[in-house]
Amino acid sequence: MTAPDRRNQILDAAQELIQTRGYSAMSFQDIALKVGIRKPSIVHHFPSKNALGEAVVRRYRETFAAVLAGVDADPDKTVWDALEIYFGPYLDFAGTPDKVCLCGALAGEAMALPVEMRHELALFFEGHERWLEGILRRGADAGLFRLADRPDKMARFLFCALQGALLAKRATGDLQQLTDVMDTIRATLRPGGA
Amino acid sequence: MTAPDRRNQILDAAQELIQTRGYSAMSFQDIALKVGIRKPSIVHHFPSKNALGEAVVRRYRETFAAVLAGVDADPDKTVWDALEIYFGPYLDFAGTPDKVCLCGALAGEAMALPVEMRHELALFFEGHERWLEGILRRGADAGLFRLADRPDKMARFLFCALQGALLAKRATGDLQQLTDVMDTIRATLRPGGA
DNA sequence: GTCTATACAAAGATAGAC
DNA sequence: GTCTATCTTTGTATAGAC
Repeated sequence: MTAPDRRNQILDAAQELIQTRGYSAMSFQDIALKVGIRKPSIVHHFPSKNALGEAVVRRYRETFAAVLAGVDADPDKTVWDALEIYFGPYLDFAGTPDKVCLCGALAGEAMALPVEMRHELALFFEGHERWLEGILRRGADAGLFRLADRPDKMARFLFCALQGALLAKRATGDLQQLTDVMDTIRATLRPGGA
Repeated sequence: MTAPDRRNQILDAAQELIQTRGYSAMSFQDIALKVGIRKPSIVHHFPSKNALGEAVVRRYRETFAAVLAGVDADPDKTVWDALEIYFGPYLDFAGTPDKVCLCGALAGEAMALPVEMRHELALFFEGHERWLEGILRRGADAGLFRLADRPDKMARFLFCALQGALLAKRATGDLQQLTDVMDTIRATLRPGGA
């Protein structure tokens, strides 16, 4: 809801570049070109590349968290609805030829990141797994999901599979890498299933 | 089985650096330091960074493929044995504080890689999924595995979950990110399961 | 096969004018 | 808030001696 001011334009450009090329391969020059300004103008908004990187991941994490909290708060949404909503961003990224989840991209180069970014990254992973765990638990209690293992472990399983699938989709160029995994997740959770 | 000659020392150093920091953040200087030589000596063995990167991924892929083919060829190995053998390298990497699968790391920065590396990457993903599919099919036919979906789709699901879990393990520092996923895979495949 | 020396480009960052 | 100009470091790569 923030206005498309310069600061957010820079964050948008940086996020897209990380999602496509990764953090190490992203430069101020690339961002400046995308936004239509010069390199030093970026430094005015973010004192260093590390500070910019941290801001990008934090914004991404918080935006995502707000959406998931909204799903939790909506009594009209079933656990199956929640699952499909959660699939949404993955499908959106997979709709492009070159994007993956910001944090999926960053996870591959974690040791090259400043500690602040690593911290944000860990919070993202843990937050998503905890949210999924809640959905799975609710679904199992209501008899809408059949779980082969504890909700927390199933949540890890599904989350890791989705992140991996998005990376596999881009690496192979095959959209089914993602949609197949989503199908299988549905089949695995369906109570009447095999 | 090749002798630890200079060429392989360079490949080893490059592979470890990619597994920890990623391709973009790896430099000839880092490799030279690890091997104990100077930068230009690397260029003598590999004419460019791209050529070195391609050689690293190809060697990794072929070495892995040979191991998996060996498992297939061994009549004493049950499908459950095969699965545990497949888990081995993931557990080895997760035993270090900073390593992930070479191709899991590269997948995050795919668009920053030369096309030859991207091609090798795709072959790696497809090869592993096809191998897993074979194991799952055999296991299902023998009544040793219970599959919630088609073998090819289940193979994708499990492979992506393992790659994602290794990335999650390093990002959070929590070894259970990987071991939980392996547990859940076993639980999901067990015929008597829930 | 390895070295010193160097070329050349691009990176992150700073100073100071406007 | 954005710019020009510049600094410093680091990157890949090349030339040529040993």
